[in-house]
Amino acid sequence: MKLNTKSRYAVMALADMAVFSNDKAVSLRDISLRQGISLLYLEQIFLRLKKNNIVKSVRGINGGYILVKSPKELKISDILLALDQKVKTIGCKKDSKKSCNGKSTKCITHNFWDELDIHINSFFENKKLSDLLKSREARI
Amino acid sequence: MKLNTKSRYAVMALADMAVFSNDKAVSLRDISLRQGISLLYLEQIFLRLKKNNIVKSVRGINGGYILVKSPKELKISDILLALDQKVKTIGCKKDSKKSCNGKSTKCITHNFWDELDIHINSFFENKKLSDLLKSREARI
DNA sequence: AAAAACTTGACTATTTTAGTCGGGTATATA
DNA sequence: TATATACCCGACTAAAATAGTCAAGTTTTT
Ligand code: FES
Ligand code: FES
Repeated sequence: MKLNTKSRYAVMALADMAVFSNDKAVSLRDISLRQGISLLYLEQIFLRLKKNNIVKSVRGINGGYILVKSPKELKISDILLALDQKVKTIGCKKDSKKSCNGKSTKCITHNFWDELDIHINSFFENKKLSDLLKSREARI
Repeated sequence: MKLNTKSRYAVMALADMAVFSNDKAVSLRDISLRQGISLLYLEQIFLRLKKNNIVKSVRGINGGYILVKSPKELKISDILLALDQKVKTIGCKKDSKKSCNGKSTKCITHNFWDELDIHINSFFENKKLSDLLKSREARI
């Protein structure tokens, strides 16, 4: 049970931006070098972050990406949402009339997974990008 | 981000046992019919539950499986552990000297994923099999 | 003896994941 | 205005994980 690398790298890259941008655009090349993430992969990730209005882009020389919100305001859940990384530990389709095993009623465990989803999502809802940086500073 | 079906079915099957066993062994065939899970698949799952001492088996006619602990004492985390379904949202190897991207220091996000793991695991640690049944009863 | 039910390892099709490739377009600066 | 830098975007693929099956047993009760 883990998040996919796209989501993990997205969080990592945005944290990198929060640390190293000095109100300037941060290029993917720099992020790639600092964080050791493939440039081509980052491009794919930032495409989606842009579409979901997490970052905006500046083209051309000295271009790069800029955080739309400040790290203090950017929720981790927003980032995951941008990458379709839904937390859905439940087995059945949420809207479907059918349960996870094809029956018409919800299975014994349904409510339990539902609670788990809420538990995890509230963690992501309550964490801001800036929270990641704090513990970083504490370690230095 | 979801658990694999083995884990989900394991929880479901054990909850089924808790409901339908009357201090008798419950056969996989019955669980299969009630919960709509493939019998062959259940066999594979119960093999591991048995190895990890979650259930014990009774062979022969009228045989089946019996919960080793009472539902009140059986933690969900025990079940997941039996199926190797570790919650490890972190990218790097826990013991390894290297970070998730091959550097020698932990990446910016490491502590964050660590917190998340703790958050999720404590949920599973604190939930007992009997807790699943409660909400079931409430619905009836 | 026969049937019910557990035992076990191997095997496979499908899906998901992680990541690459190729060919763009925009813009700052020399 | 040439050119290098950096974003843009769809398509593609290799590898890994997953879900589930199969075959060939053994044990125990009736
Ligand atoms: S998880 Fe929703 S019906 Fe089983
Ligand atoms: S998650 Fe551990 S070093 Fe990145």
